Formats: sequence, C-alpha cells, structure tokens
Amino acid sequence: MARGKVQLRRIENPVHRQVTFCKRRAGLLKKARELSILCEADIGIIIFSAHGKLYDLATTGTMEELIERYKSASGEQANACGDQRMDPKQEAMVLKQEINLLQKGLRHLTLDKIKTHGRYIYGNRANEHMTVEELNALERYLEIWMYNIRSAKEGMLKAANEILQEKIVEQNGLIDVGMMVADQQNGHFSTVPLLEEITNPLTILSGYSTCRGSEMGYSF
Amino acid sequence: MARGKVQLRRIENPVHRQVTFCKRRAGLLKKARELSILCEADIGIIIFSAHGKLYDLATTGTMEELIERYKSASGEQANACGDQRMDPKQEAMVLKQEINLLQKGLRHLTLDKIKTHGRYIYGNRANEHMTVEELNALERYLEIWMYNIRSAKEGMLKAANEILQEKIVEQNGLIDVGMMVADQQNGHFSTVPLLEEITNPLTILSGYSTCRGSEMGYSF
DNA sequence: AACTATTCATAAAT
DNA sequence: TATTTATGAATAGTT
Repeated sequence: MARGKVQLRRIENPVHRQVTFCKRRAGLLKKARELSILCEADIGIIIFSAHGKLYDLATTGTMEELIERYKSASGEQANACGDQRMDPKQEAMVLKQEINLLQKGLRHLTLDKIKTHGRYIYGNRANEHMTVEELNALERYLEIWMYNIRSAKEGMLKAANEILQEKIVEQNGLIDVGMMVADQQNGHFSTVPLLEEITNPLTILSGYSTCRGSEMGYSF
Repeated sequence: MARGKVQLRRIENPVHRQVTFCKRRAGLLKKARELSILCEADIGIIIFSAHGKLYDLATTGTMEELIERYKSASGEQANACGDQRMDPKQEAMVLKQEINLLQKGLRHLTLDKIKTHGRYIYGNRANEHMTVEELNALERYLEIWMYNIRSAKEGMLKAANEILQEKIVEQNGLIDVGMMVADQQNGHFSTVPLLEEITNPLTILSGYSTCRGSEMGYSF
C-alpha cells in the first residue's frame, strides 16, 4: 500500500513477512473492532501465524460463546462433507488414487493406535487390511515424500543461511553479528549457528543424509 | 475515511449503518485473505450482523477445523496428554486434520515433481507452501506411519515363516524353504530387517530423534 | 451501484 | 522495535 504496490502472494523475505504480519494483523483487528462498534456486529477472529502462534479477538463476550453461536447458526444446513476438490484434469485421477491409498493407510494407522493404546500388536487390527502390494506401494511413496520434505527443509535452512551471510557480508565485520542475528530473528533465529559454522550450509544437515531412509537400504 | 472523519460509535441511521456494514465487512474479509496469503497465516472470521445473520471466512480448510485448532491452541492447560480418547466427534476432527495435512503435503509433492521434473529446486514451487511446522509434523507422522507399515510387513513375514516352519516340520525336510520365501515376498521383502534386529522397534527410530529438524533449534 | 474527496493503512526506509 | 513518510487502499458521503 505504500512505497509501491503490493503483490498478492507470499512475501518471500522472512523479515518483511514478519513485519507485514504484525502490521496487517493489527490493522485487521482494528478494522474488526471498528466494524463491530459502528454496525453493532459481533465478530470473532482467529489467526494462526505460519509458526502456529494464535492471535484472536472476540468483540463480544468470549470466543467460546461466538463459536457456540457459530455452530448453532451454521449447523443448520446439511452436514454433507463438502470435500470439494480438485483440478478437473486427468491429473485429478492420479491424485485421487494417491489420496485413496493415503487414506486407507491412515485409517490403518489410526485404528492401530486406538486398538493397541500405543503398543503395536500385529494381527490385532481392525477389519481393514492392506495387502503387501499396497503396503509396499505406500512405503515407496512415503520414502519419496520424506525425502522431499527433508529437501524442502534443507532448502529453507539454506535460504536462511544465505540471508544471514548476506547480512554479515554487508556489514563487513563480525562485531555486530550477534546484534544482527537478534535483529533478524524476531525471536526465531536465536539458535542459528555462527558464521564459521555455516560456511558450507550443507554440513549442518549432514546428519540427514546419513539417516535418510531411502538411501540406507532400509530404511528405518 | 472519506468525506469526513468517522466517529467511532454506532451509526444511528439504519440505512447508513447497513451500507457501512456491507462495505466494511467486505473490506475486512479482503484484508483477511490478503494477510493469509502474504504471510501464510490461517485465519477464521465469524461475523454476526446486528440481526443475527452469520458471515464467515476460513482461509484454510474449514471453520470447524480452525475452531478445533483454536481450542487446542488456546486451551493448552488441562489437556495434559492423557491418552484417554476423545469423543468421536473430536476424533473425526483430528482425522480430518491429518488427512488435510497429508493432502496438502501430497499436492506439495506432486507439484514439486511436475515443476522440477525430478530435480528439487527450492523456491521454484507452486503457490501452495507448507510451513516448517507443517513439514515437521508431516515428517513425524510419516515416520510413525512408515514404522507401522514395516511392522506390518514384518508381522506378515513372521506369519509366513511360521507357516514355513509348520510345513518343514510336516515334511520333515528343508528342500522347499527357498521357494516358499520367494513366493511370499513377491520380491519386496528383501530390505526388511531380520527379526533379531528389531526386537525393540523403538531403537530403529532412535537415530531420527537426534537429527530431526524441529529439535535442532531452527524454527523459522 | 458508481463515483470522488478524504482519510486510513502500510511498505519501505530509518 | 519504534518512528517516519510516501503512496496505494478503503471508504463516507454523494449521485
């Protein structure tokens, strides 16, 4: 809104994103309070930050009361599970099959947990069984998935390290490193290693590559 | 805001009040959507007009899910993780959330594969991003899942072996053992650990707890 | 519903 | 993190 039009997509720079989150969150809550006063509306707002922190507002009474009111007010329509999904492409087919597999596995797992109270007992499972074929397909799938998850985390860590490096180079000195870290972090980077430890960011993650399931033969 | 500063009190004129309610309500929801996109926040808004009409918005999943998440996030007090199971309704919620997480991860993975043709490139992803929190949750989930899959397969192998033993005792000879194993496995059991290696299944996972990202202190 | 004149919100800089 | 400022957005009052 100021100093340049804003693009409606995720702000990549984590510092900018955090600052914007604070400002706009405050703005949103202010608008909600105004609306509630000007027009006699009862408003509840729930905000989870990307880190999972909760911010909320209830302009009348408590959030719980608003939630109850919401449930009775909204629960009047058909309770049909609106699983509105996905692209009308042929890719949807593949996705659906994958989801089916995942959901079958999920039921499998969940039932296991319930039935055994945390202790796994083979053969004491509910009536839905997966074939060895399905288990193997799922296992292969999860391995790929896991690998990608760890790659994603690695990528994020690398990106964070690059940002840190830039900042450090910018300042051309180490005196302020501690301050910079504190400044950058907004409370989140406090445990990032110091420069000499992250010259090669990948080394931080070296532990991952040695315990990555798909590369060990087996895995876990 | 325009043509005169607004007083922060109930608008007396009912027509003005209604018009303002419409305009500002739209503005509030727009702001919420923007914030959710720009900063990867999950936002739920409940608005009751003065006459009790409900307007709502959930930027992620359903309002019910956000409410459940709100309850677990705000009521972090007495919910001491006694594994005593919740009511079926709540349990369904948890299940839904798990499925959502899985599906989000699934889209994430699928898009990655498409976009990069097998090579992972951080930052070149489609518009759906997962937070590190979500990635960690998913990773933990997949680890458990994978463990159970392998336990299941192990159980099957054990059962197969028992059948084998019976057969052997029956026939009082060893000639057919190799065939039986090959038949059971369908070529997929080759990487399953042998029984003595997994007497205590938890040890299989012990390596992970030391290299799991969420326990390394990096929180973004 | 449109249209402005204003005020407001806020991105970037400090 | 707080303040400042230039600028885009939201919107009150009008048509």
